[in-house]
Amino acid sequence: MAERPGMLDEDIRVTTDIAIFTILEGHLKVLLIRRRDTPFRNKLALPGGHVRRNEDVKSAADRELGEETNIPGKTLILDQLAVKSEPKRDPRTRVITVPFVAIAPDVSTPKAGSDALEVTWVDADGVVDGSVKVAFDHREIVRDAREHVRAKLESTTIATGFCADEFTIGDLRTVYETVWGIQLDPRNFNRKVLHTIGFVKPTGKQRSTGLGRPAMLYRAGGEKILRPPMLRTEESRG
Amino acid sequence: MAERPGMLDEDIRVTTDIAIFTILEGHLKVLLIRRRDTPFRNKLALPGGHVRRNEDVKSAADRELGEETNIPGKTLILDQLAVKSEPKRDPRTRVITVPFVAIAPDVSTPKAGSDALEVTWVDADGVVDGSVKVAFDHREIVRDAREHVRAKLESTTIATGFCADEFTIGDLRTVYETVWGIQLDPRNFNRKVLHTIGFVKPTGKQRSTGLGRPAMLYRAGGEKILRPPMLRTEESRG
DNA sequence: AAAATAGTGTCTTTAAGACAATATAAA
DNA sequence: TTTATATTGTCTTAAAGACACTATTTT
Repeated sequence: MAERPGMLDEDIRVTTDIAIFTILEGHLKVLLIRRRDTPFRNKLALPGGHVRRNEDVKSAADRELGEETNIPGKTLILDQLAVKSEPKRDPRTRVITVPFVAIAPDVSTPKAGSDALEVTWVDADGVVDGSVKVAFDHREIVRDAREHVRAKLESTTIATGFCADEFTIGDLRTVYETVWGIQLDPRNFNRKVLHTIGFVKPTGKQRSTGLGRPAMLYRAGGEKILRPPMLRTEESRG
Repeated sequence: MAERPGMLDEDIRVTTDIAIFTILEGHLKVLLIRRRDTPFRNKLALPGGHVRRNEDVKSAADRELGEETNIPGKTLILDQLAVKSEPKRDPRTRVITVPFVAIAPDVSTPKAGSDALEVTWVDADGVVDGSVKVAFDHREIVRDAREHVRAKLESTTIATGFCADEFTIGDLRTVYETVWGIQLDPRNFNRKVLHTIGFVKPTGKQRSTGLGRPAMLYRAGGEKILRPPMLRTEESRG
């Protein structure tokens, strides 16, 4: 049943939504915007928008990232998740969305772009457990995206993507602890990171927090795959 | 630029394609159909078709599976892959496709359905290396799907999905060897499978091949996740 | 007995788990 | 010297890698 004249039965609107995570104040945060347009006007939602006829979905995600959020620094789009396609997920017309996951280092706060009234970092757990209401089925997308990031920490070195250009092993451990929601043994964690070639490389420099022994600073080490993987314990699994 | 009157700029056709794998004659095979419709009429392609306005993409994939292939027995749709969305991937109009991966036990040959002239199992490596030509960007989809299955053998127990209802440890090892393209040590493989609770469960029965000691028969053991994972060696990685 | 296939056992090596002690800075 | 944080070390345990031998069937 076409809803507009000339529209074929199979024609569908395609959007892309981006779940951008960072670590702020010891919590995993996801970037949400306050929608300027209907439906769900003034409601919180993931940044995103329509895929145009002359661009692929990845290009659309990149474009929306800039238009709506003015994300500062290096934001790393990781992967595409399973599309959301339930026929009534948009109350007005048939829309399928292609979700992406991205991670950003803990830097400054992004500014609202042209299509958004406001841009904020929101506690990801709050979105998943429902205490923060979001538009459409974006709660499910955030849940899928969070689980995707959790799983990727096991088998890849993307945890460095949450860190600034230079970071300590303690910073990196905090990423794992925050995303997985568990505590890790600092001794075993150091051994794992430093014995995995390509995970990090030393800078020679060190960083003083004012008190205590200064920590050595490292950079991301080029290797993308973590082998053998760093496995979560049973309690930290979804 | 709308191509039909009343069509909005953002309206896009959405299809789904299914890469169904099985193991036949010692090779990883993918199910292809010979297309009845244009474009690429009479060419080999993955089974698939348009997503209708009242169904989600998974339902569309299930429906197409029946319409085009009459797949016998239990075919297990595993996962959705990253969509293909390059604007010119379909020569006529804008089409985004949502690919799925499925595995089927080595059983009988499927029959062609209403939308296909022919249905055949084709060597997956031949499709990926280009010696078998396929329509659209289906070569890339088969490549992605094959890598997805290879990776899933590491961390899940889906290898049993390639086997008949009852199978031997040797059958299961052949699945790993065929999909990964390497040889595995039978002793270490047996130890891994039998020491992983929930991977397989014994039936008590045994199967005689006519010559040699009969092999014990097992069934899939309920557990879906393989922990710790069975990791590929470096040579068998994509 | 010979041939063919299935299944089991041991030693080594790697890496994670579970622990406490030492090092380096500022106050 | 006290306090705070970073870093290193050892013993144990789990599991994979690399091997050869025994078991059960048919011919």
